[in-house]
Amino acid sequence: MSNSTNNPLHIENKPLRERVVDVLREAIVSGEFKPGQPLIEMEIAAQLGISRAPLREALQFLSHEGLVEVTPYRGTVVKPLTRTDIEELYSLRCVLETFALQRLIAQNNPDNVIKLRQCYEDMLTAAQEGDRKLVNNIDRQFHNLLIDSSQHSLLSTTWNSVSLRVRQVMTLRNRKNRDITQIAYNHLPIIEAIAQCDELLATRLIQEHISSAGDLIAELWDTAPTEDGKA
Amino acid sequence: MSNSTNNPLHIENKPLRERVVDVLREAIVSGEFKPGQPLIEMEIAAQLGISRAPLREALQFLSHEGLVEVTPYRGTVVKPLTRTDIEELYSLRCVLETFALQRLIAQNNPDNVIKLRQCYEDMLTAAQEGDRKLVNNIDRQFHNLLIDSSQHSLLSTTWNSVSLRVRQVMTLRNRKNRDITQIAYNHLPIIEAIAQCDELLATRLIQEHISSAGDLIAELWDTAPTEDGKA
DNA sequence: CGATTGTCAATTGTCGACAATCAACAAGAG
DNA sequence: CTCTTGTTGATTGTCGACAATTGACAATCG
Repeated sequence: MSNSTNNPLHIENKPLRERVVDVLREAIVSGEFKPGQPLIEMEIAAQLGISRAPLREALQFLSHEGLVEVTPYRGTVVKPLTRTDIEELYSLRCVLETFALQRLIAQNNPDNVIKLRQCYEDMLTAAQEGDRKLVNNIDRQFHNLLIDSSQHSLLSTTWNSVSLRVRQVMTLRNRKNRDITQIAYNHLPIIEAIAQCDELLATRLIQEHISSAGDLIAELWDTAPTEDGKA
Repeated sequence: MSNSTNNPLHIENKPLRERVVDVLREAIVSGEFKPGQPLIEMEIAAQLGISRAPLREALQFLSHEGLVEVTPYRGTVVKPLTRTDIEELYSLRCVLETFALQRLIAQNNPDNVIKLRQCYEDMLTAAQEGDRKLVNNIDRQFHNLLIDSSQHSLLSTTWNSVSLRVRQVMTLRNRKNRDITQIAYNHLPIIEAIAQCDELLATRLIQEHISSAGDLIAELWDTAPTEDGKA
């Protein structure tokens, strides 16, 4: 998750396809492109002012992140999100985070706990200020930190695909009525369990933390897929 | 992995890029293309008698399966395999299979056990006939069956990337001196544990099964990366 | 009227040519 | 001699044009 360089006067020279990936990915996870929506190559290429070649390469890329679905000769659509998808997403997420947690605890590195605590403080502050969007961002940071700290690049890669779609789900179903302060509070016991190297407790907590969130979303998915209902 | 259709007189009409993916993937996991080897687009395109466009799309695809590494403006290489990579590969594999096993047992579907048993019988027969290659194939089938039976398409997708690279590792390091009959035998206790819905035993067994294999390979990796030593 | 077959427009797939980029090497200044 | 600064050749990135495929609809036949 620590991308790019820290040098401020370094100009990026990514190939077009990568910038296209970034743009489209953002459009999808932010809900601007809705699940099921067809992505017509000529249309999008024209919109972006580029040719179809780099766009197609970008679509290949996104299809492997699970964000779009490419059907030969038929076209590309933003991958539909069924209830089963969400259940699978959250259950796999749970497995991956549990694994990360176990490695984290095995490391027993105090720096990890410090960083997590800092993350928690930031989240709490944002929650108390009522900044829902910021809380969500920091929540993502928290879980990314968990994964990255586990020092497992293959896990990080795998996590990336999963978390992107989780983010998509959360955006489409942003329940504005939840108590964000409570959300922040929920993270503290996990950190404490890590600090005390209590693996059993930590894994139990994280599994509850994630499963409950997943179940909550999955339960209601088919009844009211999007917040505003527009396709 | 039950792909394609069962209709015998159905002719496939995959786009070129997909056939290219199949060819290159096979070349990589079979060890024909060695880790670190550069894949020069013009060269390969000419070799396959196609243009670069579908080849490039295929390379994008493979890069997400973790089989090649694309560096912008620098080119594509078969992804190098370090010892750390192998450790990560096997540790994640372990996590994924454990998860599959838990779901499998939760299902408690006798069909699964029947299929696994059949797989075991085939493996044993092949082992007794000394057909090492067939044993390896059936071993792969066994683990794929484990994953597929768990009814979790996201897990299957994730597994696919991991198992491909595992296969690559095993090909590059095919220890001809192991007792293949013993390899077959090792699978039986796992099946029995599943049949008896003993989750704890089953997970312990599969974790031993995989970790030991992984450690064995990782330990010696840097000292003698390939079987014949040629780059 | 129902089923089959032909046609067409929309879209994706593939290609060859040209532009942009990079690493390595050569040339020159200090 | 060493460091910097062109130059160059190989390779990847991008483009516009053309070919192939699909699904839907129209035409035809029984």
